Formats: sequence, structure tokens, C-alpha cells
Amino acid sequence: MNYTVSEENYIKAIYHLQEESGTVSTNALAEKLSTKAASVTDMMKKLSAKKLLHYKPYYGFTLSAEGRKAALLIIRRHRLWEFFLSQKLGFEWEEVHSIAEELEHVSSKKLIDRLDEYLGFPPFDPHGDPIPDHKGKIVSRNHLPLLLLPKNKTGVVCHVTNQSAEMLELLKHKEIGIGTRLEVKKHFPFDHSLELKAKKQTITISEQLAKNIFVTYDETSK
Amino acid sequence: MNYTVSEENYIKAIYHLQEESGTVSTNALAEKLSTKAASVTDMMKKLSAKKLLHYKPYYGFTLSAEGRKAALLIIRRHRLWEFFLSQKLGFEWEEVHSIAEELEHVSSKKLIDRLDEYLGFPPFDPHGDPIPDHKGKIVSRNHLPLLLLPKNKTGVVCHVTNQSAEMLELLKHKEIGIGTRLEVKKHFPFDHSLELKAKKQTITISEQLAKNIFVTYDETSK
DNA sequence: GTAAATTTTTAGGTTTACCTAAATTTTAAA
DNA sequence: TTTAAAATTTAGGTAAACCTAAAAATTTAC
Repeated sequence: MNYTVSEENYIKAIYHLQEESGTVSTNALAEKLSTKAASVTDMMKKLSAKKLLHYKPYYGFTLSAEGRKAALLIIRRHRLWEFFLSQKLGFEWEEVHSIAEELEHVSSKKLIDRLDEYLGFPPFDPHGDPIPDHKGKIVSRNHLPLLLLPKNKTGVVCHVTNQSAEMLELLKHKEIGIGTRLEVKKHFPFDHSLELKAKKQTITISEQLAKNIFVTYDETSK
Repeated sequence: MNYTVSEENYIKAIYHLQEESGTVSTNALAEKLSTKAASVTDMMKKLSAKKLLHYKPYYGFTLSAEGRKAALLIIRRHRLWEFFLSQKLGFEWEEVHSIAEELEHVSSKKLIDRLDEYLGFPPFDPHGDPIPDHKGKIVSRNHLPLLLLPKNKTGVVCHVTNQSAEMLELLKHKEIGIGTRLEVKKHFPFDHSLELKAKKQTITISEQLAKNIFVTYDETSK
């Protein structure tokens, strides 16, 4: 339940990469943390032994439920401090990030909950990112069912509900998995089916399937 | 100018021990930091190489001017956070210390100076200890010339101004050094000389000498 | 003033989080 | 489908900050 500064930085980085692109590769993580791939592998073994992530050598990794919760509590601390620095101490929004990188590792839960209260339970940090609550719950603006993804916007598959074998078979057939980038090209009102661009192909999926696919939607992407 | 968390904890502990008793021994420091004497010796070599303290093997150590300044800036951070926790977040005064132990290692100078301003430049922390200013200056209530030490109170020699060979010879003869515990027994109005109890003997010193001796005065001692 | 007790330092090990270089495994290309 | 390229892991090593046990220096006690 208590992690080293280094472990926390890895957990947080994995969370962010996962949000951006579904899966996390060793090299991507090494790049994000300004370290080397070999160091990442070392840490993956450690975090995996602590059950914070699912790790199969050579096949990337994703946070476990426990790892995700840990990540959200670190992000909560980071964003609350950013809010404090900006609103109470008058820092510019570009300045707050690096200071919050240090403050986020101070781990007293009581401190953070009191700070949250003192700040009036702000829902967003100065960059507009949502602040997880004291249980690690986050309102995710940009994590939405594929059905609601605007036309001609791309989203990255981050979650599927209903993990039945039937549905997974269908997804596999259509070559859709966690991390697949999808772009909605057309909505057909008749049966609410969708036409998508995935990789280099154009595919069609039913409303029923689309309801079960959640994507991360990056507002800054075209 | 930037130190590791471990270095900072050593610097701070040395400062406090020096204030309390003039000199700092390896064992006392090990005890204060809940570590072992051998680890202290390791760190002393490191801090000594960085010119933060004067270190002669087997003869204890004292902070250099630079080390003292570093200590005061760490103490400043600690006490400002204590004040913040107590005044703004409503923590009880017994709770603030351990959280401030973590916050004090966040080193942004701008953060601390802004926090100081936000808190209204408080002169004392919740325990009544003075808060050093942004340059590391501290108003020392309990660091005073021997001349001003109340009768029948004990003080510990912590500093001597005028380091002339003549004065040091006299101090040596009277067996007074940094760390010597002194108790003022009498003031003689005629020549302002003082009669002191030092170790087990009673000695007399001139006003001129007394003016140059500074002691740490612990209000809680008898 | 010497012996015993205490304090401090040295010597040699451990763990964490890094590193480089070499060996594997997977992926992409011809 | 075999080979080349890229990604990942393993092997072996480093520095910081600890540790224990033994050696050396200092202090205290007789």
C-alpha cells in the first residue's frame, strides 16, 4: 500500500500511457520516464510481483485493478497540489506541474483529504484534467462508449464490457482489441450500425457491439 | 546546492544537536536518526567532502557556514509547512511534525517563498519555534550572550566571537569549550565579573570574556 | 600510567534503482 | 518463409545509503 517514489512514477506513467494508447510497451515507458528499457524490465518484475500489473515478458503490460487505484490516488495528489499552487499561491499553469511532481509523493491520506476540503473539492485541475475523489474515482470526460464518439474523430479502444467468448470472437475477427485506433465514418440510422476505419480497412459493426466498446477520446487529436 | 533527502536529514539533525549541546558525536547523531554509527561515519565523509561540515575523524563535527545555511533553509521549509498544516488545514499541533518531515524535502525555493507570503510571513511555527527568513536568518530566542543568561539557569556554550589566540588560551585554561554546560551563580556589580559553575568546579570570568561567549539556553531545563 | 571500557572508524556486504552490452524474442520485409 | 530489423530481456556492473563485525583510537578508571 506504500510505494517508493520510483515505483509511484512508474505506476503513474503506465496509467497515462494506457489512457493514451491502450497498451504500454517497454520502450514507450522508458522514453516517458527518461530511462532505459532494461531498467523498465527490472521494475516491471518488481511491480508485477506486487500484483500492481499484469506482465507477460515480451507482451507489454497493463495495470491491475489495484495498480489502477494506486495510479489514481497519485494523480489525485498531483492534481490537488496543482490546483493549490495555482489558486492559492498564484503560480502560472505552466509552472505547477514540476512542483506537483515532487509534492505528489508525500503520501499522508489525511493531508490530501484535508487539502481537498480546504480547496472546496475542485473537480478539475488548472489544466482541465479531472481530479479523482478520495476513493480514486474519476469522472472521465474522455472515456466514452464508441457509440458516442463524434463522427470523423478517432478514439482508442481502452475497455470492453461484456467479456463473453462470443463477443471476443467477434472482436478478434474484426481485428479490434485494446489499443486499436478507430475512426467513426458513418452512422446508419436504420439499424444504428456504424462504419469505422480501423487500421487500413473499413469495417461495419452493430449497435449492440458498439455499446460494449469504450474508447479514449483525445480532444487535441484531429 | 541541492541535497538528497538523506543528506538533508543529516544536516538538519546535526544542526539541532549542535544547538542543544554545542558539539555533535557520531553516536548521538546515529541515535537521533535511528541509524548506526557506521552509517553516520559514511555520511560524514560525504558531507565533509561537500564542505558542509568540519570533520576530523574521532573528534566530532560541526556545520560549516554553508552547512548551517542549508540547515536553516530546511528548517524554514519544515516550519512553514507546519504552520500551513495547523492554520489552514486544521491539524492539531502534534500531527504536523511528521507530515512536515516529508514536505520539507520539496525544494523549490519559489514554492516556499510564495507559501511564506501566503501565510503572512509568520515568525513562529505552531510549536513556538522561530521560522528562518528566505535568506536563512533566524531570530534566536534561546541563543544569547552568557552575560544575559539569568542567574541559576544553565546554558551550553555554542559559539565564541573573537577567536584570538589570547582568548582561546584563557578559555582552555578555564576548561570552557563548545558544549560546556555553564550555570551563572553570581553577578558582581563592582566589575561585572561572573561566578559560574562549570563541570564540578566554580570559576570566575571577566565581563570582557563573558561578552564573547554565547550559550544555548533551554527554557525547559531547570 | 596502564588497563578496561567506550567511541569511532574501517572492511566487507546488502538492496534499490539505475546503467551498458550481449543475447533473445517478436515483428516486418523481401 | 526466411532473413533483417526492432523490441525486449538477461547478464553483469555501479552508486547511494544502509547494515554487521572487527579493528583502531580515545576516554575513563584504578
